[in-house]
Amino acid sequence: MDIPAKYDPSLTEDKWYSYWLEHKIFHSEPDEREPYSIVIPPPNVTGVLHMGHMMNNTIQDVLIRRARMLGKNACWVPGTDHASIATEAKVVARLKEKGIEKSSLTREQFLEEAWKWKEEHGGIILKQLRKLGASCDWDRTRFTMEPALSKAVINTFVYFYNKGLIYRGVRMVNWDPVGKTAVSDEEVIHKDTKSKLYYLRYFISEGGKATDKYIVIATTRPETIMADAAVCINPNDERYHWLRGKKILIPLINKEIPIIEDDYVTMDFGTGCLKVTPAHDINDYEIGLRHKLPVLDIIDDDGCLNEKAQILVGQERFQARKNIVKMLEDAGNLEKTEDYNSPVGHSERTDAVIEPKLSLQWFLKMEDLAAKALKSVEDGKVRLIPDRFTNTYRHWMETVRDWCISRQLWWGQQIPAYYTPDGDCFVAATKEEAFAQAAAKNPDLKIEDLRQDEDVLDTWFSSWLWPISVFDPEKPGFPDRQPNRELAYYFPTNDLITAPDILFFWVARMIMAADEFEGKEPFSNVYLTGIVRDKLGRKMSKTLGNSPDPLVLIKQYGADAVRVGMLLCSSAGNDIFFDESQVEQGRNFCNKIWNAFRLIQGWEVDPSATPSQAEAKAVEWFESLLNKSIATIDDHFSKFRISDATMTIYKLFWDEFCAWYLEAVKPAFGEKISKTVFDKSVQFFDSLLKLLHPFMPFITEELWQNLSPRKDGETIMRQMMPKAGDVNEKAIADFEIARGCIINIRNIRQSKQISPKQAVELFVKKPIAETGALVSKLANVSRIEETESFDTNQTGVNFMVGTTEFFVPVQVDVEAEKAKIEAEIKRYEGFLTGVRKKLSNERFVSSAPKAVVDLERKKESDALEKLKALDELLQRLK
RNA sequence: GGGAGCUUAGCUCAGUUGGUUUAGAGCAUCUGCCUUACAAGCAGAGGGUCAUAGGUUCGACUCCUAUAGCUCCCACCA
Repeated sequence: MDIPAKYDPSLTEDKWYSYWLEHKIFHSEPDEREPYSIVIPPPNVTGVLHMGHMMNNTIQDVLIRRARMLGKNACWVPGTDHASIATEAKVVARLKEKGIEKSSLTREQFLEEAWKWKEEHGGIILKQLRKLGASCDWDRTRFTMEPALSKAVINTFVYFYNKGLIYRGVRMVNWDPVGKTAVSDEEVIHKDTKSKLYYLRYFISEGGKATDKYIVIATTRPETIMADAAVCINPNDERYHWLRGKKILIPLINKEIPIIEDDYVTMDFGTGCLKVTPAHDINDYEIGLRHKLPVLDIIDDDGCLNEKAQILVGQERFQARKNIVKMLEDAGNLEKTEDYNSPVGHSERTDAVIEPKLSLQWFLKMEDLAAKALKSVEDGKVRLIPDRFTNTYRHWMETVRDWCISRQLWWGQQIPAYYTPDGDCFVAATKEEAFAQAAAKNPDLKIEDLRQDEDVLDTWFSSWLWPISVFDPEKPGFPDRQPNRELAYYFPTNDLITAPDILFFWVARMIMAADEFEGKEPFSNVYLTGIVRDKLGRKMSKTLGNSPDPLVLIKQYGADAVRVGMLLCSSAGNDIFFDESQVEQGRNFCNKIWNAFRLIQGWEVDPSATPSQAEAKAVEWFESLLNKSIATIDDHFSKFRISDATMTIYKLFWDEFCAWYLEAVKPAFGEKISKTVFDKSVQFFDSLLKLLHPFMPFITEELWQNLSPRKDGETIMRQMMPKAGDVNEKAIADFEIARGCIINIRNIRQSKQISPKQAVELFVKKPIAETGALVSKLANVSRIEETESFDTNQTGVNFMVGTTEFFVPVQVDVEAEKAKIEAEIKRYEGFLTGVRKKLSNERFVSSAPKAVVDLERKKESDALEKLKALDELLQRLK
């Protein structure tokens, strides 16, 4: 059979993915096996696949495929998130392209457009995941705004409202003037921004008229002075005691405001005087509350000044700032300006500068929920990987403020609060239920009189239910209701793989919701991936558009190559600097596997031949090495060291299986292989394919299908992962000796010297007899003779290549060699005293885990053995 | 301003409660090879005072202290 020398992914990937779908290999439903479930972090419904998704979903797929092959009932639930603000912004932008303003549409018309957009673009990302080989159970695909899940959200709202945890209140919120919505504290990104500190003169008033006395106040926001309600000084600041009881005039508009005193003001910052603008600064708002100051809001929802400002009406806030500085300067109120760096809040979604704004919003009380969610992590019921995130997590949970859950958008679940014309508010899952409540209070009311709250809920208010609602959408909001079969079986899920930047947005809140409704943690392990960055160190993201198109990469190198490339360079929590050479490495690896297969399948079998001594030795060795590696891989997985697991199998296949095992058993040109060795080789290759499969699903399926005859519907995905068997350490050690000999002979052939120590260890001390056959085969040497004794003149190794006899002299500087060995002996003796000291410590022996103590004991005996060997060597040299 | 983390070969990173590593891997580099599985390959080689300075120890990449640089998170100083 002719197989091309290069692996071509385009011939295998679509074929096998269709095959898996056709045979419903991804399908999952509860049965008697042990469940293993993962819910996908739902990507934005209108998003496209970027490198972060690749990373994330590759890891999930590795875990789920592995679990499946370990015999578990593996269930990976896919889906998308409606991402209210991001999606709404996209829809608004698209309408704008068509010349339609959002404000000209009704809510219903807008939503129709949005759904249309969702139908067109939604789910593209899920299709892209198939190219990657993601083995999601597509039958379970969910969308956070599908009717059932929306209902879960509404029920949850009603539940928390009835529990008294949801309230409506006027609060200073983070207002996004571009998105025209409030955003939560977590959605505000503080960036250091260059701005100016303006020093303004406020004149003292006497009967409403300006005197010539003034004070200087520093501000970064001169456009808000019209909303000033007071000027505040520190009560201990003697410089300003003369101001007590005086009134002051706001520049330009000459409005009289009082002087107040509050500890909040820092005496040594700025001028020690603070203008208090309750409507436009969160701290000022709090000072205002303390001193009962009036609140004057001069900035509208779109960030423009309104008529209450009296001047600059209608101007955009930054334009107004520019203009008012000029006006203040002309009026003689501007003393000086200084450059100033200050953190300015920006909206995560629109990047607009956040405007602190007073508004009526819905909040969820967080204190108790956060305390419980913190406990879950601190008690280890939810393990964060890497665990250093626990600190960050704790800090956030301890300082969390109430969650502003309302958004002034249309795309999302509309808040189920209904108002009567009198302003009474009733919260219920449906309008009818709300009406029933309202009618009980006011019998004259008609259902048409009820008006539903215009706002929708924060997206995270739906995604925090995700691990529950994907299985049983009826459940959220009803802690006492029996879970359905799916939820009872697959919940709690096992592992969650996500990026650290949504640890608080999402992970923490899922823990809260699960605790509230299920009384359990929603998952046991949270693997936090690194953030994929470009070469400039920038985060790869959809908004920046600096991500290479993963689909192009897949097309160019193959999905398996891309997966391996990502996995090799990723360790939990560390940022990943993406480089295409890693993908190239993955592709080369595919080719290596492909060619190993070509070799094996090209062998001709001789059923009557018996394995040579060299072959037998190689088989014995590789069997043990394989078992040992399986144990190593299992260990790496148990610690979520995915890249180490990948590297282990990579090296096992390439460096050991291909470079040594296959070379050792490969028949000479024109010769046949014994059946025993052939069968063993096929068996090894089969095991290796299974071990590789979670990482490289396509090529392994292709080769596995061709390795032996398979029935239709059979798949490597359903095979059992090889288990770690017995390890014959001696076989491994023997092979190492042979390997050392071979490498040295190769070196000698390149007329290079080997070191005396190597000569001593490899040719003299060790028993060549056992591995001689291997050495002569792999080094193509017919005879090796060792030299027993050392003297400074005649020491070396005899060996034959073909008919030529070589004698390689090994110059031994006995004194230097002795000194080296003695130094080593000294080191071991020190080591031994240390270990013995430890072992004689009662407390250590009784308190440390048994395995640790055993390890110390082993160290002791090993060191003793080594010392004995060194001593022997030393004697020999003498 | 507070907190967390990082600093090991040209690059990306391991280094598992201090000892069998006088420092490891992959990639990249250099040298020699188109040897009938694979040049997307094979055989070799070079390359690090483990950020810096002290300390603890028989022994420190590993623990402690200080310093420098970087990253992230949190934060209301106008």
